[in-house]
Amino acid sequence: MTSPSWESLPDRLRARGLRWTPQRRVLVDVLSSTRGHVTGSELVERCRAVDPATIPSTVYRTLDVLEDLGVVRHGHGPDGREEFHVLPEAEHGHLHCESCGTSWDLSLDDARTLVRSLRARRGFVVDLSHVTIVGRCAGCVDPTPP
Amino acid sequence: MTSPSWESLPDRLRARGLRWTPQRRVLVDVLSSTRGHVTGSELVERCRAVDPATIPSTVYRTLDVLEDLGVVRHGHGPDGREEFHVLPEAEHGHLHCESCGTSWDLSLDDARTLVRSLRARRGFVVDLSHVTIVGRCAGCVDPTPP
DNA sequence: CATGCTGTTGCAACTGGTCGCAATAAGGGG
DNA sequence: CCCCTTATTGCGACCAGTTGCAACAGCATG
Repeated sequence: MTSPSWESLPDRLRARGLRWTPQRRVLVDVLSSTRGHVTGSELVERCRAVDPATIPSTVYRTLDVLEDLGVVRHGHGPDGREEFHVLPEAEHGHLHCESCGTSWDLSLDDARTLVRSLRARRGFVVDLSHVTIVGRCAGCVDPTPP
Repeated sequence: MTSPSWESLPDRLRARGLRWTPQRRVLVDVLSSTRGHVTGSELVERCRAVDPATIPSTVYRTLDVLEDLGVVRHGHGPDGREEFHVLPEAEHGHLHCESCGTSWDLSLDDARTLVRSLRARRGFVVDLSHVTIVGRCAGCVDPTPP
């Protein structure tokens, strides 16, 4: 259940001249029991539940470090707020209906044609996990009455 | 140069029971001389240049109203900050390189396959102007030395 | 032109997140 | 096991944007 990379994290940090601190341990504990996506402030809250002395800026800075290490990835929800994915996880983006507010995962498969055509036409490599596509879902576009 | 809808705005507001106020006139003046995209805070600044008494919340609330009227549209930049497009304008999204920070327009044509496949497979209608695709541009993926 | 309904403003407090800086502490070397 | 370098923390200020509320002011009506 736990990704094998959690145990090696302290060493991976040290190998880069970075440090393993109690504050980082708290955040990593929280992340290791997280599935799917969380917002930054949710992570701050969960860390505070473990250690009430948790400071937000420390959490955000640690998240930056963990992103460098490839442990998490961040994107932005439809309202522009930060969303974090814990890796490894199938890379995917999000589909958000601006009418009813529901969200769905957007698999690499769904986005394949976009990813391919941008690579072919512009040499641009899409970071799908950073993407939220906004629009209106089937139910909201065509509200067939019951 | 000026979109014909600007003059009719006061009446369009009144027709909905809304009001035409000095504060709204300032923002609309600013918008009418804006091309491309602007962030919310840029608009606040430009309004303040016209009327130093401008209050941010008034600007943001007016932008909401104008979005309802279809005069502007908002999306989020790669950092999650708000970006406004003044309409009418070809609907387009944005492509942002997370490595060098450059942005490009993403035309409806570029995104055609994505838009089509989401509509076909899920009935989801994409609001392209809300979308910023993040990744790495050709130059950053393959830094061919000179 | 005076009246009143209600949309709008200004303000202040608050949320999510970032930044600079002085003090602290991790952890490699002697 | 202590020392020293320097990464990291805590803190306070700040930026972008939102929200609740009392006071204000469009504008339709009479």
